[in-house]
Amino acid sequence: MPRATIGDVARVAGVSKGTVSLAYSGNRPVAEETRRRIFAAAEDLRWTPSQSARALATSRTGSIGLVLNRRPDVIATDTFFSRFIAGCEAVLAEAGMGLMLHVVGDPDAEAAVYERFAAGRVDGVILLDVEQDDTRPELVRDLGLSAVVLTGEQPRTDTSSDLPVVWTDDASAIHELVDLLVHAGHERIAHVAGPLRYVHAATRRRAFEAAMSRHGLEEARIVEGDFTAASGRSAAEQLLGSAAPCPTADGTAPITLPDRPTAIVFANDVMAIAGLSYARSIGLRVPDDLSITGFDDSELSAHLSPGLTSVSTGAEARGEAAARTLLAVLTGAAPQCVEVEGNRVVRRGSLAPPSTV
Amino acid sequence: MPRATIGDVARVAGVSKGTVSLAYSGNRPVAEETRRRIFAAAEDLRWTPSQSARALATSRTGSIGLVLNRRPDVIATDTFFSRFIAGCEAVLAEAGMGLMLHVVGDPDAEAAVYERFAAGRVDGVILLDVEQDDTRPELVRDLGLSAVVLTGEQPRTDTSSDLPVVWTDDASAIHELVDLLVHAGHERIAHVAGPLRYVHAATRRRAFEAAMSRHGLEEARIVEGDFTAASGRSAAEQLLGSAAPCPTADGTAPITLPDRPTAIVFANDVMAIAGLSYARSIGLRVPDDLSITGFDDSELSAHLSPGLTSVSTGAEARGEAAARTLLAVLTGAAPQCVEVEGNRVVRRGSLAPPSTV
DNA sequence: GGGCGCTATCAAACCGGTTTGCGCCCATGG
DNA sequence: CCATGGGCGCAAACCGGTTTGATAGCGCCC
Repeated sequence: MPRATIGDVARVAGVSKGTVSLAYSGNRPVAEETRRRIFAAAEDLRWTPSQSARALATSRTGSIGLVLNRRPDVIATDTFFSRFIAGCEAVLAEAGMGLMLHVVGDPDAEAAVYERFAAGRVDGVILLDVEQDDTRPELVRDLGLSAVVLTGEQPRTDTSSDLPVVWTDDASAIHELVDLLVHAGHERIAHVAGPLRYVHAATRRRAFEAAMSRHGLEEARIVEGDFTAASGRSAAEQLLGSAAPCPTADGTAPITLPDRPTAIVFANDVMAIAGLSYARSIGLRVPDDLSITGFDDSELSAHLSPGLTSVSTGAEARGEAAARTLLAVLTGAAPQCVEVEGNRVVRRGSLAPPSTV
Repeated sequence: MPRATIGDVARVAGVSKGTVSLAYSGNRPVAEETRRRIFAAAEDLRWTPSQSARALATSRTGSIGLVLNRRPDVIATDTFFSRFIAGCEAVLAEAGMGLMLHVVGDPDAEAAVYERFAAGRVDGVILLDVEQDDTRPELVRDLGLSAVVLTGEQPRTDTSSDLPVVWTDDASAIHELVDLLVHAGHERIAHVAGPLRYVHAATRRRAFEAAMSRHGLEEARIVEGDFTAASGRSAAEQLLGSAAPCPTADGTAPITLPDRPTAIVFANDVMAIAGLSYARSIGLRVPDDLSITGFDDSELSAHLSPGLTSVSTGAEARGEAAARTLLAVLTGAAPQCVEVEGNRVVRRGSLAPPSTV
């Protein structure tokens, strides 16, 4: 038996289609007695309005779109996305909206997805991983899609794009990490950044350099990673050398190379964990010989030994804020920039004063 | 300027709406010359058919639904989901379909999502994490949704549900792991399972017991975890005791308790990594004093030291297979059960013969 | 009692596609 | 020369809702 339609409900309740619609939307008053009859009929027939029909009539699809343009294994290991999506979902579900997700492999594919989104599939989109000279804001504007952008710094007011922005202050978190390290006595601190084409990665990198020079430490060593464990490990290899001059088989500390960093600030937890593991494998003790920090504060980081010092980014909160902002725009509110105060440094055992050799 | 409609295209091309539609669908032949005019007009107007209108007319929404009923932090750390979704997406995108994702917190919320799915939002759904006496197959059938189920064992033919199933042979992978451990000389092997309400977790647990008894090792110790790092750590605590009787500060091996397991088979990588970390923190050497295996083979596992022995589950392949099967059902094919041969044991340094004390 | 305003409802148009019965036109064959 | 048939395209119905101008019914007041 096919699904009941609004016509069936109207017939059973003895009213017209229009009245049923009004009873549900409340756009015009309906007599209490009539409303009861309609609801009863709808319940009897197990009727729920068809989203397809409603979408056509209202030209609102009732869902928003999200495109993830990263390699699947990065999405899988980086814990940001899942938590961000969960945050979005919590808000969207409350509003009766759906989330349409696409995972793509390259920018062209991503553009194609927005084209399809604009053809009556979603009402708006959330833009993640903004790059330098990103063409997507322009694209979605041309397509008539509402959008909200996620960034890691306060948007400049002179920016050409007038899209609403949800941002966190990533730079401060980096400053805090560097401060912690410097106060603990570190001087040779290295940074393993994310792909620098991402604005947020570049922001953190700049923040790292600024923090270092603020402490009079100019010789900041920076390696660009790509958020994978593999790149975290190879970055560590570059920074630490391929083997300790003197393995710790006998329990003594390895000789400290003059230019070997005593601390590394990684751009995410996965790279940090892989880097930590590598450091140990060449005989370095963490944190005695090398302090390590991550970024994202994945659930795993708290349960390592030593625990990984990281930055809790409030991914859920950012997802919620992004969804909320987008919903507001969809209901006609003016675009706004909202800050999410989600970043919080979590200090754990992986950060300690350097051992004095 | 609002989006062009099929009527605009028809007018510009000098034909009727119907002919435009036919030219695109190919459901009836259209003269070559006419077709060219239509396509040219469509291109001029940058017209793309509205999915909303098409959905109403064809009663096909062009998207499928996926509900994740797990805690956000578990989804975030467990790498299965992202890779599974990426696999789905690859197939769906090719077919011009979308994926509607929902993350929910409890079974009631999940049921509500399926109700909404059935109201013209998706054409079919993929069911993950099947539980004992799961009510979802029945629910989606009642709602008239097409569905495909993902499992970790061959479906019994006497099962009441006639839904198509995409399955992998998880039990064999567990048998292989246990075989590896036994051949390496282990006898006291423990298992940290996933939540046993999940059919796949129960399957693996049974497989573990069967493998042990096949080797004449009856005293299988099993702890139930919940896939989080926290539970992996506390499971390790239960199995290994809270501290090594003799710390390795002087480099000697800790005294082996008579009943301490020499190997632990974890149900996923995150728990394994947390467990490994705990073991080390109480002075046990991995793999010398304790061998450890995981499940899922996350990208991180390959880049630890020692590398984590795990089971590569072919999550992408399973996603692809699930999407493909669902698409087939949607186009009218008979429900089928397909096996995905994705499980492959990846041996790394965390598995070795027990040290003879 | 007639005019007025208000409320509750109806009927019809509309959203933008798909589907199908029908008719036109031209070529072909008897 | 006329009947037949096939290739093309048109017009209209339809999908299941929403929206709105019109109307019926009612009470109220002057």
